[in-house]
Amino acid sequence: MRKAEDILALKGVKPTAVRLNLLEFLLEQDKALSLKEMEIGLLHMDRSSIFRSLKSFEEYKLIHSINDGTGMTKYAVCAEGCNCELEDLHYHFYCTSCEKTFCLMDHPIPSIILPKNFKMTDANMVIKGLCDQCNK
Amino acid sequence: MRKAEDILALKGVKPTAVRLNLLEFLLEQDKALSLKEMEIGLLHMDRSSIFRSLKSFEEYKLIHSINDGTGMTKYAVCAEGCNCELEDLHYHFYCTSCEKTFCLMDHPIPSIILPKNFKMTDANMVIKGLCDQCNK
DNA sequence: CAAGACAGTGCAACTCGATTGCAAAGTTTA
DNA sequence: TAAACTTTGCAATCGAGTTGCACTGTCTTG
Repeated sequence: MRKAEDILALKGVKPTAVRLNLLEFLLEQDKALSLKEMEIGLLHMDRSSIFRSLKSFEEYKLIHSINDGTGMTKYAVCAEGCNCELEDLHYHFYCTSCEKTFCLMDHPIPSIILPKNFKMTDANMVIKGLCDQCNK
Repeated sequence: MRKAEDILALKGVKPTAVRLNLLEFLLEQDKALSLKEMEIGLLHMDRSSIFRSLKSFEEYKLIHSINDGTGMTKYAVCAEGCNCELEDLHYHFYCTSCEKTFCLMDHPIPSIILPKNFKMTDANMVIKGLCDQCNK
């Protein structure tokens, strides 16, 4: 497991107490979390402090946000070596049963054919269905 | 151009004045619209009436909704023959310059390889970038 | 080390898209 | 036609996201 402190140092983000706690919490997860879930998981921490830390993390490309259609933005720590470029894009999977949102890091996005002269700079790809734990 | 009346009849939705006006308006568009844009385009019509008509339309599979990451759900009329099944899924394109959201009907989603035992039932795929009009 | 400058935090308030309660109006049914 | 049901319009509410502001902690510079 990568250490929060190292990641902050690597990305050039000042390691405050809030940021360290938040990033450590995010690193423990096996799914993407909403702001509300972080509030609940980090009881002593203020919502807007979490929110602003998330914005910083996003700006410095430590985490990426996912719009999974639930109405709540989810956040997940970027994989090692990710620079949030086009080639780092990956599918996300939202399980409609357990309501977890996962990064499908090992299943890259096939090349997408666009209409003539359209240019892709970003994408939000969410597949919905049942995850392996719920599809039984 | 398909007629609103015919579509409502085909899908078994009672053709009220609000629904006819709304569907006609949607059929004129070359992009997916937000609730707010419909309110502006249909000045005399109440927001919650539009909202509830959209919900009915979605339920009866006349239209589909798109979560393009702008924070406003967009709606577009389904193509002829669409049953909102997996095979009717398509990419959407959000142009960050003109802020239009398009259905890419002619560019089908390639088959997506999922982790073992994951089952796909739906998807929200949004590509962001510049459309042909803005990419000059 | 001290003073000022700056960044980060916590609280409360606010924004805005989405949604709902309710009564009036319209439509269908018996 | 009257009762039952559906649709509509208005106003109120909800909730995620965001921001203003004062306080605190940290850094910089003399």
